[in-house]
This record gives sequence, structure tokens and C-alpha cells, in this order.
Amino acid sequence: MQVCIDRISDKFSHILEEELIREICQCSQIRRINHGSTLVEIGQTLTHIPIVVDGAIKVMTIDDEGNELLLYYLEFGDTCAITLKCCSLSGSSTVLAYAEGESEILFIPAEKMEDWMIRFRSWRSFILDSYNSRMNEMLAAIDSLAFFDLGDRLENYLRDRAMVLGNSELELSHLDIANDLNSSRVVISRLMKKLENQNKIIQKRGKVVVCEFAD
DNA sequence: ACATTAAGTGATT
DNA sequence: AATCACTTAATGT
Repeated sequence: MQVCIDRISDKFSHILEEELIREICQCSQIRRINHGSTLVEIGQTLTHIPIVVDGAIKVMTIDDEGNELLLYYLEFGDTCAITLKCCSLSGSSTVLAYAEGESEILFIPAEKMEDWMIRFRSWRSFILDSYNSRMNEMLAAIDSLAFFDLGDRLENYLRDRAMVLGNSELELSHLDIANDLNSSRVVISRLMKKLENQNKIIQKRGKVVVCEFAD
């Protein structure tokens, strides 16, 4: 798909300089990705850096037993630092990425990275900021694993998810949630029942409505 | 009506 | 907090 300058400029002119945006539009591709589609698989060699224009991306690692661990979400304007590192080392991906909701992703050729890092101050700080926020999100994830019990993690997870999607209605089964939190379906079901009784959520089949954004 | 998939529950570790 | 075994409820064909 052809990249539309106005559209990109519209969304990114606050952070990136005009000339850079023009270059981005010349050499990048924009793609619509359906909910749940895989963007990046483990072991895949990455030739492009994704930047989220619309929607969100869910980034996970996988362990040797095949358990997926949720690392973080990429939202509007975010880019993935891990992808980045893989590109510059021309290695292969250590993460798995899915589209979360209907998403629009801007793909930037990896070889442009270095050039832009040198030529554009705005690109430098964009990338550095991205590294920084990715790092913070992962630290938060570790923190929550180490110091919070599952009940708290579940609540955080639901609230986070509603935020990212900008929607209090989530299409998630208990099993989906269990997988994201590395737990089992039964345990999640019990905790969900509690949350329902506390009127924090409303449950339907394969759906959750998060009642509390605040608090 | 029947099969399939999601959610609820008691008992056990 | 996890697992087992089983039940009940919602949905698709």
C-alpha cells in the first residue's frame, strides 16, 4: 500500500521532522493487519521495523516448553526495541508478535535506521524513547510477576487491556487470559468469579466488560 | 438434536 | 495456586 504523506505527517509531525517524514513515506510500507494475525515469528529474520499507526501489537516470548509470556503491548506511535536490535545485529527474532485489534503498521526498512540515527535528531530521540519505555514496561512486568499475586495481576491485566484497546469490552475467554498470565483456566475462572461478585467486571461467554477504569 | 467449546466447582496436592 | 475430574451452560451445525 502506498504511504500517504498527509496521514503520517498528521500523526507524527509533533515528534519527527518534516524531511524525515518525507523520507519515511518514500521508502516505507503501510499495512493493515487483522486482529490476531502474526506479525513476527520466532526465528524470523527481520528486514523492517514496525511502527504502530493504529491499533496495537502484542509482543511475547516463548520458553522451551512452549509457554508464551506476554512482554508488552505496542500502541500508537510505539516501535519495538527488540525488533530493532535484531535488525542491527541481523539476527533473528526472539519474540512473537500479534496484531491486537485491527491495526495499521508502518514498516520501515532496517537499513534506513542507521542513516537516520545520524542525520535526524528527532529519530534518535524517538528510538531512544522507545527503548526506554519498552524497558520500563518490561521492568513493570517483572515487578508484577515477583511481587503481586495472581488476583492483582489479573486486575492489572484487564485494566491494561481495556486501555490499550480503548474499549471496556474485551473478547477474551478465561483460557486466553490464563495463557497470557501463565496460569491455568480453572484458577482464572475462580478469580474472575470473585471480580464479578465485587462488581468489577461483567461476564458473558467469551467476553468481559471491565467496569472499573478508575480506582 | 447433537457436538463442541466455555465456564463453574469440589476435592486433592 | 495448580491439577483432576466432572458438571453445567452457551453456541454452532
